[in-house]
Amino acid sequence: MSQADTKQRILDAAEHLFASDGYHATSLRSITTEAEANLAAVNYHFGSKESLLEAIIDRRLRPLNQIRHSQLDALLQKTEEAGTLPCCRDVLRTFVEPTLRLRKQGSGAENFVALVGRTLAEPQGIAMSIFMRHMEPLMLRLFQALSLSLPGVSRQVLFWRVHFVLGSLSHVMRCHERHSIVPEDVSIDMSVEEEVELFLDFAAAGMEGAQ
Amino acid sequence: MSQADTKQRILDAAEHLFASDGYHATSLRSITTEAEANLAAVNYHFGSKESLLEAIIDRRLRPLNQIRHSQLDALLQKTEEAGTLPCCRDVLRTFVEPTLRLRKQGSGAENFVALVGRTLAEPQGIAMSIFMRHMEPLMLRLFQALSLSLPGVSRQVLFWRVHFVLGSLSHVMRCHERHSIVPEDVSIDMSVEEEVELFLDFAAAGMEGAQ
DNA sequence: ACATGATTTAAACGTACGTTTAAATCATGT
DNA sequence: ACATGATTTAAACGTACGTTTAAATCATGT
Repeated sequence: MSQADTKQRILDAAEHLFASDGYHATSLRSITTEAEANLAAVNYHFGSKESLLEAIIDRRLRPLNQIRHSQLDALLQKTEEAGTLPCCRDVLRTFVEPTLRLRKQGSGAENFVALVGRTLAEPQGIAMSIFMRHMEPLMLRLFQALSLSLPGVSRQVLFWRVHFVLGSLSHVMRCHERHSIVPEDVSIDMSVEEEVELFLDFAAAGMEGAQ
Repeated sequence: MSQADTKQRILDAAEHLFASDGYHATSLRSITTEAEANLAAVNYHFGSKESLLEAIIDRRLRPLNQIRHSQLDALLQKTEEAGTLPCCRDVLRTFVEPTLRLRKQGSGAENFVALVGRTLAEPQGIAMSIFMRHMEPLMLRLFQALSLSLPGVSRQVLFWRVHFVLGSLSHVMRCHERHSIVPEDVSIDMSVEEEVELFLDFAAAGMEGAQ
């Protein structure tokens, strides 16, 4: 082996193991074994286990959030030109669709999506703070856009409903196939579009709330 | 010290630390220090760290699920006598309300609720399998009751929406006050009833879906 | 072909962990 | 008061961890 792509192999292996076992339960030895690299390679290339996690999150979350930002830009520009308000479902789609689409791009991306879903659920640790640094500006824009699209919903209620939706989404992200109780007549396989619209049927109705 | 309530003090301390730091990131030494007990006490009273986690989950989840079962019993009996179908919101309430009420019973219960919320998000580990043993029968009943209350929704769609709701709930359970981004004009303090109805406005609308 | 810096390797570092041991101490019933 | 079992204590066990070291090997430009 001994090629210069050791860094990538370590990123892939760590992404996989962090996603399926969690950050703390994954050892550098298991990572370097899976990556077919020497134990010292992690500290040589990344400095520490913590910085490795940061590099993993950076690698995929940066481009993912760029897509989300630009889709939100496009939606807001379109509605502004038309002189209308964006609809809640469309705003949510700019956030949800890129995430669920990423998952279909390969098993590495699939692992990352599960890892992020898990990170959202973890206690205030290193992963959460790295993640929040990326998400905070986008979250504020999402909140503002949703506020625009639902003028009848108070900021207080909107805030909570956004959190409910994020909870649903993170749950979907981390549970892509390991449901312990799946009725035999329920199929798991769906296209990205089906998955997105199935989620948006639920989330948009929930955001709009009880009549 | 050296009283017979060492077992309870260890349960309380472990509940607290597992909830805020996670199972793997919490050491027996930190638990016994907080519980003002000797390090060996955990293995003496519980056998292992894993069995300690099991005891923590058992202590609170068993009575909680008994309440949920009996509330669902009461609802189904009432609607059957009236010859009507249970409404989705009421079915969800039997599941959600006891959980959110438990949280207001004290800081120990609050820790437990956060711990369960986190457990739902963890990878297939020891915590998840302990948890599922308790939850599986209740989940099946919940699914059946929701299916009754929403005859217009296919089993396939219903299955996913139940998961979306559980994702929201687990998110609420673990995020009771540590939101990193809370707008200054949004208040966090609510009564149990307000919290429950706020959640049900969202969840019931989402379950019923887009019109 | 050779020098130079980047990378890999094997071994060891100190530390923290869950668990076990055996003696000391306590609580309890008579 | 004493015996007996339950509980606590301090110390040590072996193991796994993240990190560091120094030598070996590789890739690159001239």
